Formats: sequence, C-alpha cells, structure tokens
Amino acid sequence: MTYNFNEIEAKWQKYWAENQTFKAENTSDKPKYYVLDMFPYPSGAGLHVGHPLGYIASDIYARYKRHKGFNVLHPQGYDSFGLPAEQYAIQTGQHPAITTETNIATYRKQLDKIGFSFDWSREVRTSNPEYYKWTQWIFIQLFESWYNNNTNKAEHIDTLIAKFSSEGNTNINAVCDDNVISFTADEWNNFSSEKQQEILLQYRLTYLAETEVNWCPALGTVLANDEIVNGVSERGGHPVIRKKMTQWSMRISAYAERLLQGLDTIDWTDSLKESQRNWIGKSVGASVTFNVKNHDETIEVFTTRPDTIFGVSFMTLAPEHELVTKITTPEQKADIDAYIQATAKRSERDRMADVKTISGVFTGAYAEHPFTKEPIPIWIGDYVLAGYGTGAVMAVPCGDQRDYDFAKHFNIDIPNIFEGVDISQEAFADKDNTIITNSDFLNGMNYKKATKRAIFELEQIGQGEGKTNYRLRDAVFSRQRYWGEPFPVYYVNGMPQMIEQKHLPITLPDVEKYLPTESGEPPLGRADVWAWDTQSNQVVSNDKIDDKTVFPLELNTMPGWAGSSWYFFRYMEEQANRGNTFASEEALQYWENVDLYIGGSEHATGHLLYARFWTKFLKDRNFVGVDEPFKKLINQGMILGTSAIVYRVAGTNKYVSSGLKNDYEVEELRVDVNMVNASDEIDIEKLKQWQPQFADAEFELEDGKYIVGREVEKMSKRWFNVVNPDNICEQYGADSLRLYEMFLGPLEQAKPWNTAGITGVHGFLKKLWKLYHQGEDVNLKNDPNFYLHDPKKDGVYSAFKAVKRGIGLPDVEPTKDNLKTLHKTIKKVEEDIENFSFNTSVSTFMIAVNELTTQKCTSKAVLEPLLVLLSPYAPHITEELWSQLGNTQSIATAPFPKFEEKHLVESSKNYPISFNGKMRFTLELPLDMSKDDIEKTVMAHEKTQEQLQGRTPKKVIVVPGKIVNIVG
RNA sequence: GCUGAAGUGGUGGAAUUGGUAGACACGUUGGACUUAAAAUCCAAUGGCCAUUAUGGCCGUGCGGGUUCAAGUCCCGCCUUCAGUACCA
Repeated sequence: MTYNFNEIEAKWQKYWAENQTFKAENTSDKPKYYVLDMFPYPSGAGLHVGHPLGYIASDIYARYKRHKGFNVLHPQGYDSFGLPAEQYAIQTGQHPAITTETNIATYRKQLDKIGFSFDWSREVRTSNPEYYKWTQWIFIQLFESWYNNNTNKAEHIDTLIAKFSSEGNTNINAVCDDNVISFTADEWNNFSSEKQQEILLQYRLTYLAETEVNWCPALGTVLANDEIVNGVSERGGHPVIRKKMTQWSMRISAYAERLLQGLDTIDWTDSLKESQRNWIGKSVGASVTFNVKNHDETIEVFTTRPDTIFGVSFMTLAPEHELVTKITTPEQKADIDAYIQATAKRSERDRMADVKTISGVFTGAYAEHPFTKEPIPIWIGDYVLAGYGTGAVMAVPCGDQRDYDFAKHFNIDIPNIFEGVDISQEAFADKDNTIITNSDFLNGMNYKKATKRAIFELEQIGQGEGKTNYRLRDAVFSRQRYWGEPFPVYYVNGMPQMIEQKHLPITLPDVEKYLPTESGEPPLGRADVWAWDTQSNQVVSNDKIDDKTVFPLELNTMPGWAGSSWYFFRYMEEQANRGNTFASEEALQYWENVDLYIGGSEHATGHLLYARFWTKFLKDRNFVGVDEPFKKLINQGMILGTSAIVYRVAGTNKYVSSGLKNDYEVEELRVDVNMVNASDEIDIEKLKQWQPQFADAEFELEDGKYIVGREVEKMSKRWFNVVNPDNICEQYGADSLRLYEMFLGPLEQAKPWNTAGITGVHGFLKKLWKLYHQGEDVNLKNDPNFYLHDPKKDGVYSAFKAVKRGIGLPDVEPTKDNLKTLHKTIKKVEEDIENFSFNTSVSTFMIAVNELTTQKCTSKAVLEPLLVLLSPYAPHITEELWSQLGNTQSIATAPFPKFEEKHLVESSKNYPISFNGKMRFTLELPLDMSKDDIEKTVMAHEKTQEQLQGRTPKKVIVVPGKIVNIVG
C-alpha cells in the first residue's frame, strides 16, 4: 500500500466539503477564536506558490486552535473590485464582472487543492451588490456623523444640528474644516437650506471638498498618498501631478490621536506600529501668528521649537501659499511669479529628486516678530510644503539645518541663540543639550522650560498657542473608475443627498466604455441610465433629469480600500442571515474582532489604517462593540522566485552554459524555470520548443549539460520564474507543499522558492506513511499467493499488501522511549505553533518519525497523538492514517495531546565540565544528586584530570550552570 | 538622513535564561540494491592539521569589552534588506 497522495487528498477534501467539517457556529460553549487572512484580489494570473504562504500559516493556527477546543472562525473571500479587472475590461471590452467571476473560479479551484480549513459558507466578495450595499450604508453613516472633541467620538449629525439651532457653533468643539464661519443660533435658523447643508458638510466625517489631489493622467484617476511610490503611481509607475478636483474625503484626521493611542493596545510587530506612527506623524509644538507689516494680514506657522522664537531671522512660505500674491511687492513680483511658475511645472518627482538644490525668492514683504517687533523678511521656497502644517515656517537658521542652508545661500543673518555652541559650520539641532541665550525672557532655560514659557508668553499676547500637528491627511475617497462601489449619492442644486438605506444597493450602471477620459471625467459619466428619481426611488434614465424630482447621481466610485475596511465584520454573519444587517448584533457580540490576522506588510499604512479608522467609527456609533479590528497581526514574508538565465553570445544565436559565459560577451535571457532541474541543468529539447528563437539555436555545453545562471527576484510572469502550486500538488501533494512552505524559513522573512528542496519533506511524508504501515518485509516474489492475485489490479494487490504489512498490527503498550519521543514532540510543536515558528516544528516531526521508526513503534497510544500534532501541517495524510487506525470522526475534532513532563525525566545526564571556559571532560551525574555530592565528585575528577593533563584548574563549573556552580 | 529588521557551512536555516555552534533539510561525494534508470537504504560532508587510535587548532560581518563560559550581553564600526523622507 503506497502513499498515494493524489487519491488521499481528493478524498478528504471532498469529505470536508460534504461534511462541512470547518463550518463555524455563532453559538458555542467553546471559547471563540477568529483567524483571518487578508483576502486576495483575484487577478487573471492565478495563484503562484508565494500566495498561499500566509494562508498555510493561518490554516495551521486555525486547525491547532480547533484541536485546542476553540470554536474557530476561519473564513475567506475576495477583494474583487479594483484596477486590474478594469484595465483588462478597457483593453478587451469584457465586463469586469465576468472576468472577475472567472478569476474567482480559478482561485477557488487552486485554493481548494491545498486543503485549507476555510468556512466557505461565509464567503464575501466586495463587488457583490449584496455586499457593497453595506459599504454604501457605512458611507451614509459617515456622512451623517460629526466628530465631537468633547466626548471624543463620532456622533449623529442630528445632535450637531440641534446644537446649532440652540446655541450656534461658537462653543462647539468639533473636528471640522479650518474655514468654517462662526454663527449664532439665530443666524443658523435663518440660513437657507443650501447654506446649512454647506456648513454641515464642513463637519461631516465624509465630505465633499475641492482638494488638491494626486492625479495620474495615465491611469485617469486620483491616487491616495499610499498609492504613490517615489512620486509615481504604485501600479504601473506612471507620473503623478497635483490637481484641484472636487472629491469626497474621509475625515480620518479626526481619529489621528486615537489611531495612535490604539497601537499600544494591540499585538502587532514594532516595525508595523512604527510605520503607522510615522504615517500619523504626531508632532507637538506651537502655532505662532506673525503680523505682516503694512498689510492687514497674518501668517500662521507651526513649529516644534517655540523655544527658538528669538532665533527667527526670516520666514518662508510655500510657493502655493495663498498670501504670496497679496504681500509681494511690485519690485519682486516678476521674480516671484517666475519662481511659482517654475515650481508648478516641476513634478513631485523632480522636486524630490533634487533635495540638495536650494531655491527661493524674497517677496519684498516683512513680518513683525511677535516679541521684538523687529522686521522679518518673508521669502518663498519650495522646501516648504503647502500640504504640511500651514504651508509656512518661521525660519531659525541656527537651529534647523534647512533654514541654515537657505540663510547661507541667500546671505541672510544667522543669529545665535544657543549658549556655548559654534554655529559657523552647521545648525545646532540638539534639543537635549540646549541652553537658550540672546532670547530675552528665555535666557538660561533649557529646551523644555523655554518651550513652555514661550507658549505661555505667546498666549499672553494672543499670537500663538500650544498645538499638536499630525501628518495624517484626510483620505480622498473618490475614484474616477468604473469597477468600484457607486456612491449612494445624488445632487440637488449641487448639494449631495444620501439615498435612503431601504433603497440600497445602488448598483453599477452599464456603460459602453470603461475608460476614463484624460480630463478626469469618470466612466460613469457615459452611463445613460444614471439619475435618481426621488418619486419612485430608483435609478432612471439621464434624460429624465428635471431638477424637480429626478437628479443626477454621483459619477465617481469608491476606492479599493472601501470594501476591505469592514469585510472582517461581514464574515461574522452566516450568509443565510445577512439580509437585514451587515452582521447581526449577536454575531458581532460573539466574535468581537479578529484574534489573529495574517497578511503582507505592504498594507501597513493603507488598508490596516483605514480598517482601524472605520472600526473606531462604527464603534462610536454603536454598530460594533470593539475599538480595534485586529488584535494580533503577523506579516508573512514574500516568497521570491529563482529565475533561470541562459547566456547568448552577443549578436549570434549561440547559447553557452553558465560556466563558460566569461569566455564570451554574452546577453542574459530569462527562461522558464520549469524546464530546469534541481542541478540547474536545462532540458534543451523543452527549451527548443518553448520559444521559436531557441528552435535552431546552437548550444555550447559543459560536461554534456547546459547549466543556467540563477537570480533571486520577485516571482512574476515577466521573469518566467512563476511556480504554480497546482503542479506541486500534482507532483508531490498538498501536504508536501504545505510542509515545505513552512519549512522554507521563518514566516515573517522573505525567502526564495526552490522546488528541488521539496523532496526532503516529501520523503518525510513517505517515511511517516511507512511508520504506520510497518511490519515484516515480505518478499512477494517468493510468496505463492502472489500469483493468485493480479498485480495489475491495484485494489487486489493493495489489499494483499495491506494484510501482510498493514496498519492493523497488534497494539502494544508504548515503551519509555516511545513516550519520550512523543512528549518531546508535543512540547516542541506546541511551543512552535504558539510562537509562529512553524519551520522548526517541521524538523521536529522529522526527528520524531525517524526515532519512532528506529524504535519500531506500533503503539496506538503514541501513533494517534502524533497524527493530531501533525494534522494542522499535513491535514490529508493524517486524516487518512487516522481513519485507517479505526477512527470514524475527522481528526480535526480530536483534542490536542497533553504534554506530560514525567516522560522526559531521565535518571542521569552527561554534564560537560569546563576548565577556564574550555570544555575538558564530561561527567555523568544523577539528576537528584545533592550539591555537596556533586562537588565531591567533581573534585575527585579534578584531581584525576590534573594528573592526566598536568595542569591545575582554577575554577570548575558544572553546566548547565543553574544546577550547580563550583568556584574554587 | 531617520525608523525598523538582519548578517551563522556550498544553500535554506537550527541553537531555552549566556552553557558541547551548525539541529533538520537541500546539494555534493562514496557505497548498497538494479541489466539500467527511477525509487529506496547506508555512510561522509564548517575550515585547516594529524592519525594505529584518542585527537589538536581556527571558526557565527569587523574591532574592542564583560564573563569560568558570548552567535546570544555591552561599546564602537561595516554591510544588506524593508519602510519613510525637504514634516518645520
């Protein structure tokens, strides 16, 4: 009976599906545990071996937790809205819904082959109208909320309206637009409806505003900050420019402090928390108001160093600052205009590329120092960013290197306000060793004291206050795309109106072309049926728009992160009960939040931040009961591809083997890795068929082989280094794939894939199989019965073999060695799983199986628990052996074996003895020996050694040190 | 520049609180079994030296330090990867 993994795996995958083995229940006596993967975007390329890494890890943990007696929720779904499907639609004209459907089917098929314990009955797809109905609903809730700084949470907009009409807005402490006007209750009540809506929009948690956005002409869409890498789009690497557009935004800045504080309550890696902290970018300091001389204007700046206020010798405004045109003197106007134009032309990328070049222009205007009343020249310079703080800085050249460089470059005065510090070469930015001087009332103070005093004095004269600034910007929520959630919004006189919940979902309309226009007109602008009828409450044809009862609908769609910001709540509800809520109160209360979340670190400042934001919002409005969505988070590392390279002699059609490449001038070409064997030898026949250019090529071999070069890089179709998990499952089985992916190295680390190594774990599984089918070796050829059976009929043959060597060996009492091996393994595997070091437990299994094989262990009391330990890693083979041992229930329900220390206890142990740190001899001592006896024994041996080695040891230590130390 | 992580054989990687560095696996070499191949099994495998045998010396990026004892702790460097960046 051989280990037929294909048969076994298909059998048990079918069994699990039919018996709904992994279906989670929303009520249970057991404690709950929620294990979640970041759901995949189903691309057309399908899965490669890198994708399932995190899923395997989470699956091991989920299965382990089931053995440990938890009610485990382990769902899976698809993040199915997004750009690639739309790009494909643009190219082929195929509706993205259709390609998405096809891709999902492929993904599902591939995932099923790996034997995950997903509860598919809870699947979600973000592009499914029944799902995005609730994404739209959450959007409406955000629209109907404002952030109350006094209660420090979001509240329904009605409570704000009530306050407005009873007391106006002067005493309201809310997160809102900077430009909001002050009004009394009377004024509010007399405002027109439009005016009221306009004001409320400045308070809502999602709002419509003219914002400067990152516009990517090539993609025809707006990108969020986290979708831009080095000034170009993350996807495709297209240039990005700044552009003003009316967009929906999310007031995530209201949650900046809570998003920061919340990090202390969750179990994430330090590096990930640190990225979020940096992204939120809290800085504590002061805002200072400078009056502009000869103008009725003020400039507000943010500074983290109010203690250096007397060191200000100039101010710099961002070129985009609105005051620039107002204060520039006629003499300077030409220069300023030229500079502004030049800056506007430069892309974000150019601006970042030459950080070194110092540029700027004097406006001709002067501000007035709040304390000394001295004139301060006002400059503009592109080192000041319009998007951070107030877009203006008070420049303290002696304390800030950029200000210093700027001052040096333009010969501006550099007053020194630091005692005993030389600033002739560079600025002095060390806060901790600062004593302020030349600064009036701040003289002699350190950083801390001076800061406090400076803020106090600024407040006294009404020209500043302590302020905390965050780098976190409000998130733009509009995309000029087709394949995304439509907004549940229509416009009356230009003011957005929400469609009532009972009329949701608003489904995507059909359009002729999916391409956005260069000018930024969204694809939904092409839809003929895309207007809202407030009478019939349905979407109707555009030509019915009459501005009385039929109104235009929003043309933008939501960004990719909309659907992924709450999907983990959707899984909590079983599909059958999802009708009336996004998840029922009972389900939300039971499952609370995700206990373990596994996914890539690339989502650190995108998805993970937005999901935390929405969760906090939903909690504020009492829709969910938790403040943080993901208690523990692990980032799995990427699995890299190992590309294969052939070397073509330049200008010829001759290819030389890797070892000979230095003899020629060669070009490197990447070829399909699947044609290369474990020893880097390529199959030339396959290569010739692979691409026509190789068909009649000449090959120069070494030792009769063509050896390829290797390069480790990202797994990608364009490098021909993609390894398909289906092929691995076919050839070695899913259990081998699962074990091998874990065996490759630590989960969180990036590592290259190398198919050759899989024979190690595959061999282990074969050995395991043998261990459970051991017995006397029977020479079938000499067995007369052999000829009674038809060896070609596998069933008969196998049955014969099974009787002779089968699993039905007599059960015997386990030996001490058997139990030691087992309990050693239990201990290690349990520790490993709890620490997510799955790679080392694979080794532990290998050792255990080798030991038990040597021990010829046939005891059920050892073989059964061993299967349970291994079952999270290799679920198929363990199910099969488990059932062969006579169990009728799935192994998934078996309890995790209990570790017993007593089986590891030994009567004596070899202790190495060290002399001056060098190991000289070992001593076998009973474990329960007293300290005195040990000392005596050691001294005796010391004497012997002294004679043997002819030298006197100074100190003798018996290790392990915690047992005894003898110093003498 | 800042933040985070990491440097161990030919390779992936192990190594409890500091306690026999290199587990386990790949690869390589040799052997067994085969007409042969595959599969399987056995042995060797950090470097250098020595050998009849026991063995000896050097070794965890570099330079110091603490300690009876350092891959592990401390100080100072170097390198790599990841994230972030005129953030006032």
